[in-house]
Amino acid sequence: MEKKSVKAPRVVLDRESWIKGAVAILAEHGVERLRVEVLAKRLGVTKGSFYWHFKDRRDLQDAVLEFWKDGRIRDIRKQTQAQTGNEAAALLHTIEVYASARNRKGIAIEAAVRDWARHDPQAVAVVEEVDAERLASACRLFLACGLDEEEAKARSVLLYAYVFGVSLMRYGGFTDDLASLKARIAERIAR
Amino acid sequence: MEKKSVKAPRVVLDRESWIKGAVAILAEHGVERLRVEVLAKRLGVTKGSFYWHFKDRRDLQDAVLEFWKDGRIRDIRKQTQAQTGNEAAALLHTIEVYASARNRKGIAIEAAVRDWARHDPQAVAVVEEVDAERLASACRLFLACGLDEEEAKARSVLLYAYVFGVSLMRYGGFTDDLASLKARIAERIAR
DNA sequence: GCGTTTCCATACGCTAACGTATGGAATGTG
DNA sequence: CACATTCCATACGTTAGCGTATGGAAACGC
Repeated sequence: MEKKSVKAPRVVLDRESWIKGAVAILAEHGVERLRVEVLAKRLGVTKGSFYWHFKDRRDLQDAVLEFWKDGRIRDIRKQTQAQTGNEAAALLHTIEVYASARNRKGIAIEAAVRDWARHDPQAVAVVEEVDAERLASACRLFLACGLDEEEAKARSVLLYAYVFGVSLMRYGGFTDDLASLKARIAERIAR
Repeated sequence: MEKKSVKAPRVVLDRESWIKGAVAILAEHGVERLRVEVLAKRLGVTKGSFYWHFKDRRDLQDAVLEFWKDGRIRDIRKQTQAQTGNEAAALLHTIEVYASARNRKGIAIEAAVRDWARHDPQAVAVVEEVDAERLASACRLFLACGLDEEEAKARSVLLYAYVFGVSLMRYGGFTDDLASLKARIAERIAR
């Protein structure tokens, strides 16, 4: 009998599957609750598998950080290329991406990693790298819009501080027109 | 032998001592690592004491949230009173307080509570109340500065989103003049 | 086909932490 | 002084989670 027919192929997890699962848990519950046995159960295997792919829990965490860093930096580079000519729109788009509810998971991961960085040096290093890349990118855009060096830097920091901070706030009920509020803020940051 | 001489007076902890100790751990390590046995050890007692003052761990957490909320709201009210006449300065002062390194612990607590609110409904409720109070206060100041209602609201959200967000960023090395960078940002938010 | 490598399951020991039960010391009260 | 109340210590049972050891099954190499 050919093996291809009824029998499901053996489920084999590679390192990346574990990392992606870990990122999901990270987004939902934070690093502190990223536990190997819980993750294993979610992936349908036991921790025996985990300890074949990873030295220990810390090894997984480091891999998650690297994975996240690489993804973010890739994103930034990709964005940077596709936006020559419409720099102002690109800035507004960046703000909108983070303010929008359609990027839920990305924002959750972002928040989780930044909270992580409040206690872990490795996470601090990764956040630093990503921030540097993002700030440099935003800064280029602001410069292209005609701002001077100092002002461009200030606006870049303001932009990212805002998008990260606003995701931690609860201002439901403060305004009745959320859209126009966000538009005004974006205007103030990027115009 | 009289008991007053060498023997230290019995250490008696009330509920508030526990809460304050809990807040300290919260600021340092986050809710997840706010453990009753660890806290007890830090306070020099055992958990036998803890379970006399509190029903369980959750009871302590709720008390911490209430304690924090009351403190924040008291602060806001106090600030609001003392600033009639110099509204513009008051706004800049608010920004500076959060950006400054001299308010380390306050910022740490703030971040910890907001991260907490990402997973706990009780924390969400408390953050909502505090944010509402703060936004209303900032909004009054902006109105006093001559801004219209909508713009005042937008600036208020921007202000607090920024101060919370900037505490989560690492932009060391992005600029060589941090002070002027912060000044430009404050200008953009509050002017 | 058969050994080797790859990947996973099972079982184990260990620690941190939760909550409970119970006793004991200090303090107040009559 | 007797006695109740207040506050804390000790001991216990229980669970979640880490990391290890070992065996077994599937896939691979020759």
